[in-house]
This record gives sequence, C-alpha cells and structure tokens, in this order.
Amino acid sequence: MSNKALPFKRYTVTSALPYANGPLHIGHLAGAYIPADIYVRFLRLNGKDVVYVCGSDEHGAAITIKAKKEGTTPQAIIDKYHAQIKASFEQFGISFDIYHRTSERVHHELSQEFFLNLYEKGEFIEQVTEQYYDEDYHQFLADRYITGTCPNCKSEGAYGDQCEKCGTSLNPTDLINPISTLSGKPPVLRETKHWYLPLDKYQPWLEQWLLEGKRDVLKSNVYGQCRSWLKSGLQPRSMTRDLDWGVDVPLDEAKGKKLYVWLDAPIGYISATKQWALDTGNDWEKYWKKQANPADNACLIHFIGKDNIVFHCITFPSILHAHGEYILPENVPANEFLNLEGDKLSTSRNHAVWLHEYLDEFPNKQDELRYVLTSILPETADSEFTWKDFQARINNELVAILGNFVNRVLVLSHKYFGGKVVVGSELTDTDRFIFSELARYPKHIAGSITQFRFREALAQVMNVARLGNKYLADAEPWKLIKTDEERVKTVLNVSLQLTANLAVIAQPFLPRTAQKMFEMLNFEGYDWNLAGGDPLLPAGHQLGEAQLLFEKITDKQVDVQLAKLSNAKAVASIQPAKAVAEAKGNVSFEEFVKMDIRAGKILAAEKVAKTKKLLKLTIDTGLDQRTVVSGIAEFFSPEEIVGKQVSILVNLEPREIKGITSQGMILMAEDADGRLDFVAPQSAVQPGSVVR
RNA sequence: UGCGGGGUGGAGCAGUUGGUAGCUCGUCGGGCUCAUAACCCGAAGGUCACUGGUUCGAGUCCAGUCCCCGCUACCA
Repeated sequence: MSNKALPFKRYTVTSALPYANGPLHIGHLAGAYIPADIYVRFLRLNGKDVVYVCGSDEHGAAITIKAKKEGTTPQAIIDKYHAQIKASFEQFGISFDIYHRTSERVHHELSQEFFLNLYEKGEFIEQVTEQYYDEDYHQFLADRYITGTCPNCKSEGAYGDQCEKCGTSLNPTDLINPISTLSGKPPVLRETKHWYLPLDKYQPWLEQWLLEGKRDVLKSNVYGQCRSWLKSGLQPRSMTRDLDWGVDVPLDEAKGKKLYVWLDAPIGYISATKQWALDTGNDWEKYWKKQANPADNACLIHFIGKDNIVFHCITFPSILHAHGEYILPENVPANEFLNLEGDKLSTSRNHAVWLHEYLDEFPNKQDELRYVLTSILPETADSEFTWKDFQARINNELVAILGNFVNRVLVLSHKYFGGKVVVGSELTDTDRFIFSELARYPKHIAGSITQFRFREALAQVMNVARLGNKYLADAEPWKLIKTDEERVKTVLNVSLQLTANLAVIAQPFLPRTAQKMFEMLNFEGYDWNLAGGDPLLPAGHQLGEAQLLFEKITDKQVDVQLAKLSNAKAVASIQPAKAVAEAKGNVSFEEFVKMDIRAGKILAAEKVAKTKKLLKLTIDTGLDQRTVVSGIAEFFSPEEIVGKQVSILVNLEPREIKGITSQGMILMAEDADGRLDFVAPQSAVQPGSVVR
C-alpha cells in the first residue's frame, strides 16, 4: 500500500449514531455502517492505527414522544432499543471498537464541557423569545405539539410548523386558536432564553475550509448540498431546548433546559472514543485533538446518510472550530437512500427489512446480506433492494462465481493430490498472466476503497474469482490429469494461490467468508500487503477440508419475505383506526344548505407543473364546465380519474392556486394517514344533481 | 418557492481533463463436465430524459424544459 493512498497514520472513523427509538433496517446498514466497516477493516489490514466508534443517540423529543405513546418512560425506550441495536450490530459483524450510548455520564460531562468551553469564550448569542407553554404539563411545546387553525386556508388541525392542508409553513404563533396536544388546552406565551451558535459568524471560515478546501475531496452530492447551504446564508442556530429529556445545560440560569440533540449527538463520537480509550488504556486525544506536529493529526471520517450532511459538514465542524482544540473531518462520505421493493423504507408503515429479523430468519448469512447491500450501495443516487435481486445476486454471483470457484479448486486438489499444495512443471505464459493480473487487483481495489467506491471495489474482488473460473476452464485440469500430471500440479498450484489471494482481499467485504476460506486453506493472511505478491501457500502445505461457502436462496424464501412485506402493508393500512379528527361544533340547517354541492364528472385532468400534489381538473358540474385545482396528485394519476364521478362544492369562493383559478372544491375523504379517496355517488347520476 | 443530487440497452450501474458507448445480471446460441444444472465462449439489444447551442467532433461543456429523490433550519 503506498503512502499516497493512505497518507495518515492514524484514523478516527465514525458511523452515524442510530436513534434509539426503533430497530435497525437495511437502509441504515447501506447508508452508514457497511461502507464504514469495509473501510475500517481495510485500514486495519493495512496496519493503520484506527478507532471505529459509534453508539446510540438517546436524546431528543422523538424519544419522549415514543415513550408517551407506548405508556412508558424514555429510559425504558432507550434501554430497549440500545440493547437491540447493539446486539444486531454485533451479530451482523460491524466491527466497532466501541458501541457506546449518549445516556452515559462520560457523554453528558463531555457535552457540557463543550458547551461551557464555547460559553466561556463568549461564542454563543443569547436570545429571549416568546414560546408557547403548556401550564398543565409545565413545559414549553415543540412546534409539533401545537395545533390550531391555519391563518392561510382556515382549515383546522394545522401544526405549529406547517399546515398540512395548504402546505404553508408556519410559526406556532401564527396559528389561530392554538391548542396544546398534550393537555388539549390553549397554551400561553412565555419568555424563554436560549443560546445560539452564530453560524453566520463562521460562514467565511466555512467557505474557506469547505468550499475551497474540500472541493475535490467531498463527493459531489455532499459538496453540492453544502454549497447550497452556504450560498443561502447561515443563521444562528439554537443549541439549547426547553425539553425534559437530554443533557442538562450546565448553567444556573438554564435550569430545566437541555442541550439540543444535534449539539450532543456528534459529541457522542468523541465520548465513545473516550470510553474506549479508558477501557483499553489508549489516549483518546490522539484521535480527536490537534497534535503538536500537524503531521501527527488523525484523519477523521464520518460515514452518514444524506439526511445528515449539513450537521456533519457545517454545524459540527463549526462547533469543533469554535472550540479550537479539535481536528476537523477530512471527509464525510454520505450515501443517498436505499428503497425497498419500489417504495421508500418506512418505519411507521413497517415497510422495511429489519436487521434483527433477518439475522433470525437467515442464520449465518451475514455475508450474503453484506454482499448484496454492498453491490447496491446508494453511493451516487438512491438505489433499490428487492428480494428477487437479493436471490439473484447470491445465487448467480456468490454461489456461482465465488463459492463455485473455491469449491472447484479445493475439490480438485483433494481429488488429485490428497489436499496437498504441489509444484509441477514450469509456469506458462498463461500462468504468468494470472499472477500479473493478481498483482494488479489489490492496488485497484485499495484505490476504490480509499475513494469510497465500495461497489466498484467489491466488483473487482469478484473479478478475481471470474479470472480463476476462466483459468480453470481454459486449462482443463480434469482432462490433463490423464496425460500430463505435472502440468495439472502447476494449474492447481496457481489456482490455490489465486484462492489464497482471494481470501485476503475478500476480508473487508466478506469477513466471515474470508475466515472460512482461511480455514479451508489452512492459512491466515491478515495483511493486505500479502495479496498480489509472492505465492502464499508453500509446496507441501496441507489444505483443510473443502466446504461450501454459500448456499442458494430458494424461491420459497423469497416468497416468504415478499408475503411478509405485503402483510405488513395490509396491517399498516388497517391499523390507522387511530387519531380520528375531533368533532366540530354544531351548525344550523340554514348554514348547511348554504353549501351548494353537486354531483359532477371529471372531463379532463392534468398535473400542475412543478407541484407535488396538484391536479388541474376540468369538471362538468351540470351548470357549466369549470376548472378546479385539487391536491390529490399523490394518490391519483390524471389518466385514472378522467370520467370519474365526484362531489363538488360549486359555490366556494374561487381561489388562485399556482396561477390557476380554482372554482370549487372536490370532496374527498381523508384518513388519519392523509390518504384520500373520492366521495361520489355509487352509480351514475346526472351531472348537476344536488348533494345534500 | 429556492437549492442540491440523479435521469445511459429488459434490470442494476461505469463512463476520469469532450474523440468510434462499457460492466454485472437477465435473454438467445455454442462449448465443457472438476464444480451447489454451477463454469467458459459468442450473439442480440441503447437516437446516452427532451430541445436548442458551443465545437472538426458531446453521454461528457453551455442554456432551457420535463421526470425522480432529498434539503429548505429550532420535530433527529
């Protein structure tokens, strides 16, 4: 390994802290854990000093919401999920040096230290604002905890941050008749003080460090996102919250306030390292702080999903920079998102492949999942996992290419030479070509890994197995054994050396498989630099037993998983017998008959350009043909609704929407998930028929 | 609304500084039989989202349009 590719002698690698309010799924693995684990294993094989840390993120409002919903305590929630997540990672084989948690004392102390450090330097801006407060529950309310009437469209049930009906983004104080969802009573405004990190002040520095310094380092999706943020100008960001779950703000005047989770979460990387150092007798500061000689600084790499880019590239570096003693990330290789069977992964809809369930249902198939996910990592764009593809990749690639090659070589060696490594006649040009190819691959793969191109790196590993299969097919030792045993000895020697090299380079990607290969070869090669060099197996070396590396995934296994997903979907669509909207006050008959509702028919429908939800409909109301803009595009395509009967409120004030005058409103039923369906006569009626 | 990323043969993806469009899987045909009917060879299949422009020449640069994903800050 040249120093050029790995110029640092010490590495600090982090994977995003999983939020401890639910189990892990394959999206997490593909986003931040498998890439990091490959990278770290590779560094270790190259003899680098590396610490790989992670842990559960256990603070924030979502944990308390979850606890409330399940009628338990935040502590019970985090204990449950921390244990589950940790066990899943261990079984799956993500090779953290430590998997910590942010509820530990060492973390609280370090987070407070960070806050105080910045506080004492006068970095924070202190600001008093008026926020809604629930007097029954004695707490300030997060925006989501407040509902009321939207000042824009007058619909009820708008949230403090956004009206879901008209899409307007709001401040809680904009709401008419705000109600706390905790007590159901109107909240009161109360003054509260918070400490803001002046990101605007760091903007010039960020432009220098990030936009200038990282232009050719960051992946394009990461760089573009950062540039976009910096271009629009940074604003001071509050680093404290009025919450009851988190790290206490270490100031007398801030009793009851907590640190913003995004201040404390990334510090979790550091506190985890600190705990690891305590446990193992290391010095954590070597991995995080600037060293006397900058050449001794560690290389800090954050593996995350794309939802975390701004915090890891802007907020956290700003905090580290403001503190001053810490190193900054060299790179933040963020991945895009992984989809599942055509849909986004969704925890709430249970549309996911859960890691703990996979480990139960596919015992000892960790490497199979690693392989499939690695080959579809969303490195440059969103990608998709399907069970059929999972089966195809395992059966046609792992079993057929890699497993089969290794098996062929071992079986032939045992059959012809009693499982001994033998030396035969001199190498031919073909043999020499194999060795020269073999010498190329480790460099190529190393280059891919250091550039975070893991899919490409894995494909190269598979190409080595392909090379082996072709070599065997061309050399045909099963024929030669009848005429030229010396040549067969050479062919199998070359094949075995190839297999041993394959085991070495497979380690970062398929650690368990590589281990099995080592057992079969009765050889261990925990050094990347062994690959591509001198032959690894000496003459006379005794091989171990041949065993199959992988087995095929059956159609039945795939069907079971697909059924499970559609089951989950069905359950999820029935379940929402929850949160039925509250009853409204009575209206008089006179008020009701003011509504002129008619049966109508959709004559034409088209999508309104540049919108997500809007369809422009032409409706035959019986009275006339008119244009109505309706927010139903997420559930209905224009083609499928043309000709459909609808109920339409025809005497609604016309309203300009996206430059189109909408004359009326289509009546829709909306369930608790926001799913819409038409309310219309069951059989054909004449357009213009009165609905009442 | 603004911004960022993406849109390449049936599927999943590569395409570095512009110079005849590649890979894996699938399909079809052939070979082989050591191997988990696995392996090897060959073939078919793309107007590189669309429209203009720069250039001797563009998937690759510029402008505009459309589609998909994400972010748009005090709810991780």
